[in-house]
Amino acid sequence: MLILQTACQLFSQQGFDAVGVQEICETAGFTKPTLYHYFGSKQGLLAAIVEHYLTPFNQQLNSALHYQGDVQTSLRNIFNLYLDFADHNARFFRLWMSIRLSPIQSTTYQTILPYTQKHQTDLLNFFRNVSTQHGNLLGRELILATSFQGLLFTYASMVLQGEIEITQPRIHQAVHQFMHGIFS
Amino acid sequence: MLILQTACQLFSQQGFDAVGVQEICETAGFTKPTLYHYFGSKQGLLAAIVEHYLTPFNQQLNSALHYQGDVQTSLRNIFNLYLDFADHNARFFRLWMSIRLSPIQSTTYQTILPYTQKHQTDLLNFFRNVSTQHGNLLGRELILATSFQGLLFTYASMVLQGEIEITQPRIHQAVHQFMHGIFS
DNA sequence: CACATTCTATACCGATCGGTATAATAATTG
DNA sequence: CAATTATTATACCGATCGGTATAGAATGTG
Repeated sequence: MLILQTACQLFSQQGFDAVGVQEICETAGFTKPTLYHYFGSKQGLLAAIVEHYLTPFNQQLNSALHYQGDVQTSLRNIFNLYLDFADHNARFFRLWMSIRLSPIQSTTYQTILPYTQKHQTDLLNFFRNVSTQHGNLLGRELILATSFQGLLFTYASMVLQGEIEITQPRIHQAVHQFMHGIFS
Repeated sequence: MLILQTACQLFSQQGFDAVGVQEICETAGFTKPTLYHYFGSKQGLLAAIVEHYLTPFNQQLNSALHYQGDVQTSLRNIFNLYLDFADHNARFFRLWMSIRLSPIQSTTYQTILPYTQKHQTDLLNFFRNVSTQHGNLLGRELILATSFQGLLFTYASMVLQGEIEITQPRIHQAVHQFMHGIFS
């Protein structure tokens, strides 16, 4: 939908609060009642954007996180999925990154909270599964999930800024480095 | 100064745009002309906050980044400095994190830009110095600086959420893991 | 005391914010 | 064709936004 793309672009460029509803409508060639007919509120518009991009992504991630004995392969799959998603949905990913560490009380943060929570939970469960077969990881599941997620966003941010290319050797190296920290 | 702390707290809780100048003044017990007498604008207030916290921190960081042959010691010093700073200035650090990945065009991002740029530059120069003595790092200085910075913020975020404690073994482990990725 | 300067409060400004009442139009349905 | 429903535009709403003109109070200085 055109209006979703337009709003996503403006939000990612200027920030959610800095973009007026008026500006979105003018840019997309609509008027305000149209927007409010479909989305109900400015928050609803953001929610629709997030839902549109993050629901399919979370599903893909969910299947990639299915642990089947080979940690390294799973982590590489997640890495690929993440960087490809950031690369192909650059505008939305920038918006996501800008909201992800917003104040907890802010309305934007509350909007994306359910999605990021599922995200974090899935990753945590993955490392819990891994730790059942690698006992030396016990008790470190949370820190592993969090730091791996941080690594993903760091690399995705570099991809978005054109500082690195997505290559398998690079992903292999990043995962290998992380793995060493796990099992040592 | 009371007004700086008050504004810092409100900004970190609700976000810069969501807090009105009125609200800051009422909370701190001042009126608007007082605020505008000292800081000139809402932006100026944010700039004063950032300057107040980040200037001394950047100086500390600068001395910790002085490379003297032992990479691991330097990285551990930086790690300690970072986590202590986040721990002792939790409110400001939350504000900083929320702005750090904001849209480039947003005024808040532009305000902190000079500080974070110096930050990134110092870290990059450090790894450049290191690479003169460890040739296998050549060409990877940027990715090392960025991913190490990401690691710092990830751990600082966990400290702020009370998920981990700042202990020397933990810092040692984090640095050691990163180091392995460097030299392998 | 007189005077100059710094600081602070009352009251107000235009602009813009998110959101809506009303009604005309377009599209569906009988 | 008639009638109902879904969609869109004009014009407007109260509230709040960041910022300020004016003047009174406080403070320091000769």
